[in-house]
Amino acid sequence: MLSNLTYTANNKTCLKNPAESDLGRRILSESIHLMDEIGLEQFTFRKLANNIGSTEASVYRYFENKHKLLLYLVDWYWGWLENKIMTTTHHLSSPYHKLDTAIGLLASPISIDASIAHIDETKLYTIIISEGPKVYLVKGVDKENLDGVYTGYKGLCNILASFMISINPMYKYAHSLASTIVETCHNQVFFSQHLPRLTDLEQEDYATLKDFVMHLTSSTLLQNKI
Amino acid sequence: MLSNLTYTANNKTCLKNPAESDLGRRILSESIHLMDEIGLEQFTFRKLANNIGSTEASVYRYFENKHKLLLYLVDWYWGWLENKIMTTTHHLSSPYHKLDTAIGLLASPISIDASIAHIDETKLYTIIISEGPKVYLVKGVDKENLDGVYTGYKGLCNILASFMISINPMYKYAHSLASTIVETCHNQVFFSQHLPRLTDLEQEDYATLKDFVMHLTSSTLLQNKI
Amino acid sequence: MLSNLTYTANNKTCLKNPAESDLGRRILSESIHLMDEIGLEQFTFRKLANNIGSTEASVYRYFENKHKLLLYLVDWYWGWLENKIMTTTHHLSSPYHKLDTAIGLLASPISIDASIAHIDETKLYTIIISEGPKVYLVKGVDKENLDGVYTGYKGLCNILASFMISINPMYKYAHSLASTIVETCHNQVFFSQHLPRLTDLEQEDYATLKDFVMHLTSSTLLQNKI
Amino acid sequence: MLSNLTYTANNKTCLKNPAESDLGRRILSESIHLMDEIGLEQFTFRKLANNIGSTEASVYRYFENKHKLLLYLVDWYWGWLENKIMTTTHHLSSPYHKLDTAIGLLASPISIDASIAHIDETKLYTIIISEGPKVYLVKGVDKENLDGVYTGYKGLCNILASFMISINPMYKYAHSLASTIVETCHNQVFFSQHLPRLTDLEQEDYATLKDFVMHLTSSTLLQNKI
DNA sequence: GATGAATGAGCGTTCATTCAT
DNA sequence: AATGAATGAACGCTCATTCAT
Repeated sequence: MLSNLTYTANNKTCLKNPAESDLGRRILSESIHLMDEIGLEQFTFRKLANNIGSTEASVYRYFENKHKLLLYLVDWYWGWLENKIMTTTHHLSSPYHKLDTAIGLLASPISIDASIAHIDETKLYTIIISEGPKVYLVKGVDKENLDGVYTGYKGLCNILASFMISINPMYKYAHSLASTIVETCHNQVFFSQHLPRLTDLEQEDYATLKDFVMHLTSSTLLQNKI
Repeated sequence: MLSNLTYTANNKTCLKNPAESDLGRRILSESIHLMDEIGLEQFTFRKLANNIGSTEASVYRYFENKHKLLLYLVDWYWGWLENKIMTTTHHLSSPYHKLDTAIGLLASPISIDASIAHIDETKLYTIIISEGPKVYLVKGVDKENLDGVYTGYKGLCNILASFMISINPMYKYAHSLASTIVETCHNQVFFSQHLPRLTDLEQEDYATLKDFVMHLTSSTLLQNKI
Repeated sequence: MLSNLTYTANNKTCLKNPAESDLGRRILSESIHLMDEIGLEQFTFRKLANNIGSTEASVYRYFENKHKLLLYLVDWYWGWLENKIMTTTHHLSSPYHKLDTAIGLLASPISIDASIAHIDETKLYTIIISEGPKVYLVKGVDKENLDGVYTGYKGLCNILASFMISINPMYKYAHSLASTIVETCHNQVFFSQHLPRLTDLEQEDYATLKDFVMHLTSSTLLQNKI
Repeated sequence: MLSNLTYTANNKTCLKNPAESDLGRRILSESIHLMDEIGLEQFTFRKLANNIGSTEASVYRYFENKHKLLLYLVDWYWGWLENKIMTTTHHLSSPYHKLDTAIGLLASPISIDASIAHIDETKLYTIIISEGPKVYLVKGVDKENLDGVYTGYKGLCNILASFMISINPMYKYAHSLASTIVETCHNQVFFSQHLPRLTDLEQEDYATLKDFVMHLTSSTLLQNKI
């Protein structure tokens, strides 16, 4: 599905589009595999290069550093999600159903129809959950924000917020609620897998996760209406 | 206020209680200063030791590594917060008021009465917000969880959840909601400071932040009652 | 002034004459600019190629490495100087005046009549002074000497020595004195700019520099005569 | 001769005095050997560390980088030479004889009485000649000058200049002449070894070198007197 | 208990260079 | 002839850690 690749075209996270060359695609594919396996902290360009039978120097032609590579992956997710939400909700008339659909997408692994040969969707979802917040919880966040690397996240939140405002035009915190549900979906998946005492959800029970988040969202929006 | 130090006594995050020696207190004090200044990624025991006029070897007598040191600081926060919530809500009869009070504490910098000479509360709150999630978003989370290093967080959530259940005994997701509001409070502060398009809140407007989170929480709990 | 280019035609310092192509001239021009700006140590073909919007591979078609490129520039200077001395002193009958003229040329920036579009004479003189000795103060000096890359310097010294011998046929160290005054001119300019305690000369006071060197030279030659 | 070590005590070229520890002395000793063998450009801390059976990290405790290490060696030479000149000329009444003695020291390898176990004087003299100018022919010269790393050279020139002024108080360029003869001594040795066409001196004929330089110096000083 | 010295390991980066187009 | 992609090799440096005092 080549169209997916356009999500990240011309972005600031890479020096050279990895989707456009064989080596680039191997870098993406193995990055996802390796980062999922050992985590961002232990992930290095050396290990990555070794695993794909290439060299660090070659990886550096695509990405400035591992932080930018993670940003590329997370940005790909934001782009995919926004696109998916748009196409999936396009035909729906009710903003409530649109929001419901969007939360359903947020609260479950990247669906299989996003299939691209070099991207393992399940592992990417794990990375989004475990490493995602690290793309902005860094000292360079303000500088990177100016470079526009978080526009994907903002776009995603804007869409969610627009649905919320359609449901309740009086609600004042639509953007905060939008970012909250994005983070909450990911966080609760993590907690259910690793720190179950911080959640009531069972591992991989995405239906219940959606129920929790959807209830939270609709209660907040509707309560306010009154 | 020496009693505060008991929050972290005998925990698994340090090899030797830093609160009990002069060097230990200098380590804590400078850690907070330095981590706030340069961020966890750039923070090293070498820089820390240099700044306090000591050596890496000496720091290693207190903490195994920088991750454990961060855990100590975050755990101190969890302990302080739990303690603060308990003492502040003790005299309140209404669980709604208790929850309201707790969220007020979560959604603002560590109050000045927590004052301990070697801890800069404002900087510590910044660290909790910017580096906090990194204590569990690591590959070793399951192993560390077995060591009981996250009991502070769990205790905090349990208290919040108990308030929620008092308000609405039928609500099924009290723990998830509890961890959600903890994370949301911190996240929204970060967004208001660095990524304003992801929030509707103004920087340092803790009253509105509390309003947002409290509304979210109460809507969710009460809606469900019906 | 194309005739100038013949100084370096067919020499051993380049693989392909850079003066004969547009890219080659851009390489020369930017080399001078960049080497003057960042110094030989920090100068790389990558930076050079980036600055002229070309690639390292292209630069390699002209020069084997940065040392050879420096040698080309220095050799150009030696050639230009020899040529300049010859044409300027041609009509003079007194060897003393010839030497005086030659030292005047050595002890001042490359004159403007050497003007070639792609060569910034002021910057090149700075390079000669700051980086010049590095062309021979290397382990490969003996090997490179066999390749004849220093013939320009030798030719220059021979001319100076011939003037000296005309002045005083009994003087035994004409070649040593010749190379000494070449090095001294450059060295004293450097010291006047960067280490003033090692000289009595003021920065950019080329007249006094010439006075110092000319006095040194004539004293040495004439004293010996007696 | 431990007193020699005081030449470099408390200087800015090293992080930790290498003369005071066994490892430090091995670093000095092997640095001289290796730099003489392969030249400054090929010299790396890795090769040095390998040769002494230690690690780069250990070398970095003594010297910031190879440039600083070279500076240490050159500075040691300047200090030794100044000291040697002072003690050797102390009893002489004639400034002419003092200058003659000083030039004799400049124009020959470091004498054996400077013997320190970890310093090979012959190789160090070769390094001074071949690599010496590189300590100041760098972009950072002005910054380093402010740090006082060239005071040794200035002190040496001051002494030579003071002798010159005693000989001829009217001579205006004593400092320039002093730095010229220092550089010339070294340069002519290099030329005699590697580029004989630039000199009239035979390799290792230090007596003739001294004759050339002494004649140059005295002619210049005395001519001016008249 | 705290320190100073030393080290093993490996990271991030860059360089010079080659090859295919 | 000039370029773009890729690579092998090594550099400079820092980190976490250990050991002896």
